[in-house]
Amino acid sequence: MDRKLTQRGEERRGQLMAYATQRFAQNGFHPTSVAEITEGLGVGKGVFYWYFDSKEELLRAILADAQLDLRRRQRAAVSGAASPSDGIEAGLRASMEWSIEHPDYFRLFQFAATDDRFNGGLRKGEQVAVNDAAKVLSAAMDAGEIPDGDATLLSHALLGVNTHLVQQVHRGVLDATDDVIDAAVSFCLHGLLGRPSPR
Amino acid sequence: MDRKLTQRGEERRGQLMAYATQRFAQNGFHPTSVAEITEGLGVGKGVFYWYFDSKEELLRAILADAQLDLRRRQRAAVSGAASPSDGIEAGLRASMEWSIEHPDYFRLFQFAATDDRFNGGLRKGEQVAVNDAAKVLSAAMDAGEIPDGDATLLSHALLGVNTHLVQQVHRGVLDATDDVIDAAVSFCLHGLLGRPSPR
DNA sequence: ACGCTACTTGACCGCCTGGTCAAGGGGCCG
DNA sequence: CGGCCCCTTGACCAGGCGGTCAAGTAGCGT
Repeated sequence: MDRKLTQRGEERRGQLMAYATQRFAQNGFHPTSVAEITEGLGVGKGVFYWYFDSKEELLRAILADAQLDLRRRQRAAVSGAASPSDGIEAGLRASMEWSIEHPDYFRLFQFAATDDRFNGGLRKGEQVAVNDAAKVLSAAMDAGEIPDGDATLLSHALLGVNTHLVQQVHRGVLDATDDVIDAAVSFCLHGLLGRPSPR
Repeated sequence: MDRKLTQRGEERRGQLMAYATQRFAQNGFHPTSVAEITEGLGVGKGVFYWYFDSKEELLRAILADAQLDLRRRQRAAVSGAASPSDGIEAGLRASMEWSIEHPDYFRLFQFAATDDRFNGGLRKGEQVAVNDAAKVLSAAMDAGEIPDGDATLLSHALLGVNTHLVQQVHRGVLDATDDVIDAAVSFCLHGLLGRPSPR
């Protein structure tokens, strides 16, 4: 859907996305109906289809927005780092903090990863983030800060730690203290370090 | 549903579960209808409701079966290990191998984790596995094989690496070679080792 | 004040869903 | 051969779904 929107229109669109994000995250995408969204906002059903072609497109738009926001934060964190290994730590911290601050988006990412209808767009974004991380890792390897290895694979390992730990925080299994992030960072850095190379 | 089943009945039940596993994994749980399952098997719809109370219960049964199988494999692997740190490695390898061998189950786990209707049972099982792992980690800490730390948190970190890497394998991002498992094991062991304690 | 366009309404549609059930096999045991 | 119980059938149901649309409203530029 490509429509010229006034200020008011943009606001409505934002409302729909915000409310849907909440409902999708709490109830699940499939079980949440379009009627539920419009009724929750107290508007007619037609409003929804004025702004979005379908329920599917709405979720895609939400995911794209969220990914953009996350990537922005990651890049800002990494760009301010002094060395490659500082960049790794900064990126890791930034990702976890963002994910902890945005439980709904995080949940939606998790769901989207299980559904091929959304997986595509998601993976493209994830691939970009992983490539960013892999680049930093490669730089760290070149600088001799960490031993050589498959940078892509290692990036995924970092992402895995990050993701799973955040999930536990959202579930209440772990407390959302800085300790979790510190522990994750420490685990990851030492995992990357491997047998500390003779220096 | 608690019904006395003959041999033939058990077989049908198994067919339903096997076929549904496949469809749910490929198409998603919500988008797959009960009719699709029975038609795919060439049986009347009533058959389904003879063996299961609802679509939801079917998935729960599938998940429970899968979890049981995975846990069995993990425990067998860990019990054959010589030392705690060997146990960690063996458990890690066993989990990853199982997950790579059972893409459909793995996919279903991933989905179930995003839906509160199934999350409960899943988490109970995951909690058990994590507790098992944490116990091994604690033993390794007591034995001085790895530095002290939050065993539960670290178990989740291991699980995160495991899970995410397997996911990439299933997506075709990484090849299903032993290299992936080796790299994961190495990453995890060094992550646990942390600053190699003075010995 | 007019008109244009952005927006909103809610009844309506066809379809499909999960789930039910009366009726009818079919195999096994006595 | 008779009866029993496990299993199977598929038409049927109420309800909800995503999506449409003709009709109206409101605000802005002129």
